[in-house]
Amino acid sequence: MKLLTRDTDYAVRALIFICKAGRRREGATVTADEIIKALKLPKALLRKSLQTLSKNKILISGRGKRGGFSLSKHPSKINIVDIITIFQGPVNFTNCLLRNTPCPNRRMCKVRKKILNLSKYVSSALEKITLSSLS
Amino acid sequence: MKLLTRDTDYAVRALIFICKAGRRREGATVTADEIIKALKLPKALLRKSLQTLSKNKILISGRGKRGGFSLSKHPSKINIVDIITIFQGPVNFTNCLLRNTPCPNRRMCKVRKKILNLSKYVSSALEKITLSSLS
DNA sequence: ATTTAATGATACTATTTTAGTATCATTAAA
DNA sequence: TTTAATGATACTAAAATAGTATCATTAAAT
Repeated sequence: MKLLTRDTDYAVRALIFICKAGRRREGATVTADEIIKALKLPKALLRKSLQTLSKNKILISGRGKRGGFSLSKHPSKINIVDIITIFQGPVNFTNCLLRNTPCPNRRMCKVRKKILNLSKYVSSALEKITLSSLS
Repeated sequence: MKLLTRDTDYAVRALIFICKAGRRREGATVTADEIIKALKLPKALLRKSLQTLSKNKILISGRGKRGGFSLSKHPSKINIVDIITIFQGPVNFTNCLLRNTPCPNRRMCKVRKKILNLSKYVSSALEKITLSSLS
């Protein structure tokens, strides 16, 4: 059972790398090539993930020579749910037992509720895992 | 984010149906065709799910005329994790942040632990959702 | 100005997983 | 012997995931 798809996974790793670089040198920017080289990830795919992250304001990007990426906010403000949500949609286990048909009975709805609560729990647990705690 | 795939979902619905039939009439068996008709699920696929369930001793099957399926144990002893595990493998979120490379540092392992605990939590929460509570 | 080194946008292919179908063998009651 | 059921298995289709390639745009350095 997969919690993270590849692009999410790559994004998280890249973020950790960028975070560390920022810690070593204030205001540092990191290029896609540097990340690819360091983490040995597939180039085109990682570039896409980075673009997605900057579209979603997790990263700030600079274009042109001397361009690159840096975190848009403090690593303690960036958590895993946000990243998962960007790449895979919201962490939400519902509409599973009740796919095609409307809820067949009242008891079923109890389960729906249980599963909804469960995904809320998972979501908030993942929310507590921030970039700070990862790097 | 999907918790159940189709075959799991169909299996759970079928189990609920069989459970209810058993409650109406002691020792009742239910045929695949009855389930398909009642729940309007794709025939060949549901048959496959039922076969999987009986291979895994969740259902008892009888062949030949008057054959069909019935629960192998009390509905309070059949829970969702078991069904998920049969169709989708164990509920386990790990080996996600650490796909290709070995764990890059100690901090990372903390997260691995967090995620492992999280999936244990999910697993045991799903274990509490039994067929009794569903039907 | 031009070159160079970066990201942005986007379209495409390949692979894997999930979903679904079809067919024939086997069994057991009527 | 027929009929109505499941068992086994091989196959196709669709969707999601993973990965590639290309060209446009930008901005610093020369």
